[in-house]
Amino acid sequence: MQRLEINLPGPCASCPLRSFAVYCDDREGCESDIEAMRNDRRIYRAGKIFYREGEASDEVYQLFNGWAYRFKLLPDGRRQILSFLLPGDTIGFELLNQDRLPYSVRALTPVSVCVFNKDTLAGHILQQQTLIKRAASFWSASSAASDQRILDLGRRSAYERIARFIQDLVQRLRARGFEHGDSMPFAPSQMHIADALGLTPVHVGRILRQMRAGGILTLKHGLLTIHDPELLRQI
Amino acid sequence: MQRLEINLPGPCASCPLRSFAVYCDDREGCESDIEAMRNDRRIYRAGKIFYREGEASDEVYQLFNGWAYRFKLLPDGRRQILSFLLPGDTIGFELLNQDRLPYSVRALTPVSVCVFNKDTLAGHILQQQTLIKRAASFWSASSAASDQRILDLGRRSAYERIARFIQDLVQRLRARGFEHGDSMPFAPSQMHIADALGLTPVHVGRILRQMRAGGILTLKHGLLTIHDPELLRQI
DNA sequence: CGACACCTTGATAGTGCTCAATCGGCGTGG
DNA sequence: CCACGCCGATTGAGCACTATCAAGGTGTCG
Repeated sequence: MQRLEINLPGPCASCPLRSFAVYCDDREGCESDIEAMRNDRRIYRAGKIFYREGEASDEVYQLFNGWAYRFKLLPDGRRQILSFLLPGDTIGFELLNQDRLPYSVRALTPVSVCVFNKDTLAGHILQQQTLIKRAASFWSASSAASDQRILDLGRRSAYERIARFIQDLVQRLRARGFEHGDSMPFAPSQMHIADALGLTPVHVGRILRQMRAGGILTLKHGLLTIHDPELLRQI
Repeated sequence: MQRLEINLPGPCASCPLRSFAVYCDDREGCESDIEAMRNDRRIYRAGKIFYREGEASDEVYQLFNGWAYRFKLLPDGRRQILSFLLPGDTIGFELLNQDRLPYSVRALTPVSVCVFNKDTLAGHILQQQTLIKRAASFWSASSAASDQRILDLGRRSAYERIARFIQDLVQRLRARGFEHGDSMPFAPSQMHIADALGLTPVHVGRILRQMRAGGILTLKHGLLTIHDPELLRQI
């Protein structure tokens, strides 16, 4: 059987595309790993639903390209986006211990993903102390991110939330090398930002206009440009 | 060395006090385990700070008696309570993989806790598949709880939040056998509820009055009484 | 009895929502 | 190549939910 490895949050320094899943016969060269991984790669269009809250699935994914998001729906249609997933992020990792996911996942843009069988992956991870520890770090990190979002939603103004939200994504995008100058691709629409931060799209639009007017940042046509990182940090 | 075990969320059916940490030489009788555990028990007054966000600690606790809460503070004094901890809950479990905790923990009432050394505990857990799996379930569960809270804060009204908040605690209190008739002890003040749900104490008070007027529940002097569980569930 | 913490109530203000109309970009199909 | 339709962004007016400020009440504990 092939060696199969999944990168929880720690980046794989030797990979050209950092922090990616690798699916390989040997540990040595990450490039060949990525090549091998291609066997299990799939491409989906924007809007593809990976999981529906409460439904069972055997597959765990890792995002190779594009954006996705985890979300929950209320019976009356209200939506809360829990987090955005970027290339390198694992999708549905909780399936390793449970049959059902407590959230849904959807592609925000066209995406390509690597697919893993959850049982194979679980068996593999449980056999290696290193992987177990990385899994534990992964849990801690995602838990910490959720708690951070709780703080944002509970105790910060709309203005502060948006500033922090953008900063957070900027950091993650930068870590993946998506930054060109002071600009980077930014897929979420105002509606998505609103659903992530507990606001309405209209209000998000107004605040974004404020920030643009204040010379802080510009967000247009899927491109985010930071004009004044210092001002943004101060909020 | 003694056998040392910590119950992640699953209750230990044979224990008189369910879902408690056990610290024992043998697996058989849970009662003697609890007796043995007493060696490592400590009592603290309300307000005791177990962790301060960002500070290191070697100790992991499990709550034996009383209430505690996890929270975060903003520089300007705003506070967000992340979750409440009840008897049987583990405090600071993330310390098994990291040196610092991303939140603070404080006792809400007088409490008694069992103390574990994080390294001893980590070594012990990593050696047993069963414990690893239970730890994984624990992460998933707490992550799911955080996501649920994000949904509440982002997309539900104050009225809905409070109803859900109380229902959640009722369920947990009931699972631990704290229910007497339709009443149970309820330590959080309106201020704590407010800080947990991103509201002000004044507004929490008004909504609680509404609920009392509607014949749904009464919350007074640390005692919660549910008059109409069905109405509460419908919200 | 006083101090203190917590709850209650009232009046007022503000943040963010709702509703509605307009505009622009982009993909589709004729 | 242009018309159409759709989705997302923008703007305005008005309102609702929740916050803020302030005062008074009640219980508990030393």
